[in-house]
Amino acid sequence: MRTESIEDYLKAIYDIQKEMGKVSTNSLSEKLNVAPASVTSMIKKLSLKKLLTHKRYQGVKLTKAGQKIALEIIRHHRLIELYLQEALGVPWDLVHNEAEKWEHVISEDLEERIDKKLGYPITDPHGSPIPKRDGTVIELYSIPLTDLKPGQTGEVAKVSDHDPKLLRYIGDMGLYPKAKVKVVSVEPFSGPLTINVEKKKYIIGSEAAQYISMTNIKFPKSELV
Amino acid sequence: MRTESIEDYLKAIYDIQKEMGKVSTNSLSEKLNVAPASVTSMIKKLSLKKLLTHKRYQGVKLTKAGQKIALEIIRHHRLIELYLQEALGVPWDLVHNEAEKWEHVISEDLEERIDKKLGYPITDPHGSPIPKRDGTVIELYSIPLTDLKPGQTGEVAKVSDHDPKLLRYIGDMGLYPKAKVKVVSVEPFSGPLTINVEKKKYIIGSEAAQYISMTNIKFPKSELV
DNA sequence: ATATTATTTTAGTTAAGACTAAAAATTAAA
DNA sequence: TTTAATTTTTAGTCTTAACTAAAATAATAT
Repeated sequence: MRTESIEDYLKAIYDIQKEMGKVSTNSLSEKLNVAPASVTSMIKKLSLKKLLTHKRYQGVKLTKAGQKIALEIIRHHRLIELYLQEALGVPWDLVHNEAEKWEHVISEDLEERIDKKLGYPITDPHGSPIPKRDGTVIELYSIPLTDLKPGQTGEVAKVSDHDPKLLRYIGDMGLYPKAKVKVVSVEPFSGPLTINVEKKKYIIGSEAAQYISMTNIKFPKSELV
Repeated sequence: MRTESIEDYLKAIYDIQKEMGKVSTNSLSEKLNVAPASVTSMIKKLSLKKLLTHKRYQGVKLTKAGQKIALEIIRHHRLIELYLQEALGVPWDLVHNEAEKWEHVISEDLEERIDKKLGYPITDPHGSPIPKRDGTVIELYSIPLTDLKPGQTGEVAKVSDHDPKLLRYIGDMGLYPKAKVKVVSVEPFSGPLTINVEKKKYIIGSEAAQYISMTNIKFPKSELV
């Protein structure tokens, strides 16, 4: 059987794999808010089902079958997020939590209808790619806002959706995907950044800036030394 | 806690109460597809939670608190059914199964948005009333199609949504809520009915006709003896 | 009024999936 | 290379919500 719990584990594994490469028992425990011992027993079960492989103390890796399920759930999640925003006007800091529940219960038929309604979109409201039905994921190249140097410009590629409060803060500055940003100055020792978002000036802490990924980075000619 | 299982029991109890008056252990067992013994233990639990009262061999009755939850879930269910049909074009024989899963996970906020989007509707695609947020239910008076006499006319009030196949059959004849129907003839001994649906002639078995509720019954003057 | 039948409840299991506490394995530090 | 710290696993419980088989209660029929 494919329980909600199993789907959550597979999704978490996929996410961590993408973010940090190695997927340890502890990282899963933290991400899923369950005790490490619980993770161990679930890993054992998923391994039996051939949804992942596991080497003690070296972490876990999804099999083809495991990845297929993970991507299906992530696809659901992101399509639903976008649909909630577009069709029902749910604010972007709330779509994540709603989608967390819906992703497990939506039928493939409905998924297809939503996908069509949205015109087969390629990213969700936070800029993350929506996997295709066949498992293709187009991950765009991007770097954290904190890596930009003063004078550089770029546009927001995606933002982390892990914390609604952070999203609201980010949204208030207009830092949505595709927003044009220019870094004016950066304080040393992980200090705040002064930035222009679509010409408007803001100051943002590096803590938050870390969660904003930028693409299309440029050094305006006029500022080249 | 308010688990999905508990919500399903409360909803089932409400439905049976409406349909048959008395809610026995066995009727619940059948409706929910679980063993009678399982029902007994759940009844015990719900009774402890003061969501229902129970007298041995006399059945079960929802308390105010229990009914409130039941109506909330039924409201979710019917709003979702209608939304799926209107906004996403899901055929009416499929909306029920989809809604069965969604009704448990939708937030009150989203419920409100959907309700608003639909213009605060009062019935679902099968003609069943959508309970208000405050627990009001406007149950319209209606009688089974099988109770009509030849010559009588009426309009479809609601149809049972328990079986997708039945719904497809009913839908193919155009027997949607509000459809105008005239009974031409009725064969004795629970035989088939010959009816006109919006001027088109059909023959329908009494088995199926039973599940169609009619309202606004009339005996056209011309046919009065 | 008693026997039969139908309904409901007890008693005891099972499967998921979580938990804690303690043990074991690995990695890092002295 | 021992010791210490970290990470992971075992072992044993708990809760939820199912199950079967058997017992008990109530309703019906003879």
